[in-house]
Amino acid sequence: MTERGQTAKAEETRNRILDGALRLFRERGFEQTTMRDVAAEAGVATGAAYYYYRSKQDLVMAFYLRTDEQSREAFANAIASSKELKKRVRGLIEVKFAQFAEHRGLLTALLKAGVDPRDPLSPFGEETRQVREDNIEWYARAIEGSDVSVPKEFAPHLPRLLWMYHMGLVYHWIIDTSPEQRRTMRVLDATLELIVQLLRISSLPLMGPLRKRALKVLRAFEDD
Amino acid sequence: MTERGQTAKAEETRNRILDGALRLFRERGFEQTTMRDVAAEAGVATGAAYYYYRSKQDLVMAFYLRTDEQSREAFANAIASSKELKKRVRGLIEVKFAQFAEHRGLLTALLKAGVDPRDPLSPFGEETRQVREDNIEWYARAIEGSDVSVPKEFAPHLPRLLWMYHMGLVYHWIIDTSPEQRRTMRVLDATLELIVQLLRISSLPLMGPLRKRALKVLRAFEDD
DNA sequence: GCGTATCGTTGAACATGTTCAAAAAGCCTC
DNA sequence: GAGGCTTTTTGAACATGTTCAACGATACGC
Repeated sequence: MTERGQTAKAEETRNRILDGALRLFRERGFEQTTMRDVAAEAGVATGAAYYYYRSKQDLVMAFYLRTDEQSREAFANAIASSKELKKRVRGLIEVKFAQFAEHRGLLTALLKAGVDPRDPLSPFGEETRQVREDNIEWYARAIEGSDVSVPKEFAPHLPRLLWMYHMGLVYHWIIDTSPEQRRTMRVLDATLELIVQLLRISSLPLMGPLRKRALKVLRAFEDD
Repeated sequence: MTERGQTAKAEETRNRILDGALRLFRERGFEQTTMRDVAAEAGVATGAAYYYYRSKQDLVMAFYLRTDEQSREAFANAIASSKELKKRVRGLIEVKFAQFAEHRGLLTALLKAGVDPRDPLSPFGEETRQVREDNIEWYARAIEGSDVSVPKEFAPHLPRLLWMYHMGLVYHWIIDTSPEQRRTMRVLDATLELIVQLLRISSLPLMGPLRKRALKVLRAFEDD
């Protein structure tokens, strides 16, 4: 688990800082917590926090990465639990929600940094490529052997599309102020039905022209 | 034009601050420009900038609102120029792009604040309701009397949907690093074709179930 | 064990967005 | 034009994310 040549003690300090930070974030909120608080909570000097984390948001990113790592099993279960694509995707997304439930508001901090594509923490940037591709892989697995057959031309795009869809839902969930985020759940159900329905009918011969246009959209996104 | 009981001189100072700020933002970028710079450029003390603008991002918002006001005519022209929905929507979006061309990067500052729904500058918040509804109105006008007929159930939703679509494109345009934002233009063309095609076939009887599911999605977004 | 390079830690200094109490300038009434 | 109210302006103070030079500890080659 130790990444570079750092000692076990350092690794422990790193974790202590993160854990303390998360507690403070949860108790008072991200903005209300100062980096001096974070350092004090971990019993180190202010500068130490910056030795281990590049920025305040980087703490959130570390939290994100940690939970992501811890959820492999839950992801696998979500996929193993059913052959229905709808249920699988729903499962994957619900795992994400469950993980972040305690820190729902915290992710806005990541988003704020993330909308700027120059920011290293952007979900579309180079630095997050690995997590992103890993996550997309889960959607590939969800599709594989599921109850919907995907037109050949779409197959290479669908996992990434579902990942984008999931990102959109997570954003909706974060800003959802309805009680218990019911609205997000409603949207999740309704959109999943629509998506699966679209996939189902997309193979019909009648849908040829539509398929062609949809593919054109997908290709337009590719770099040239 | 003067909004409250302020003098013409104050109004002029307000504009001088904004104009100077925009020049600095354009020349050095948003982050590289300090509020002290902005104030100095306008020949006032630092605090004065905060008398007229709530925050640094508020300057960008003022710029946004200003260009939005100035573009009514261009919007009207875009709609008058054709009966084709595709061309009209394209026209509306191109007006936006043209307005912001000089300050493309600047809008990321607004987005950063905007992803947080608690922020007053959020495009989905209460404070921006007026501009938002005004903008949505333009899409309503674009649909009215155009070459596509919209199923009755969708009619009340479509303007807002197109506005959301336009927001997505603007975001894509902002972060688009391809030369001259060609990729955005490709995506714009391809998605517009798809949208219009979808609208065209949505009236077919065969599409009944799909229409129903799409409507369910729209309703899921509504508050209960 | 000793010297040295790397790792870890410190806390003050810095940069900059923002606030605020106080003063100045306008304006209005008498 | 004196007094008082509102608007505008000021610049220092504040808060806080971040940097940095210096110092201490640790491991490693010899």
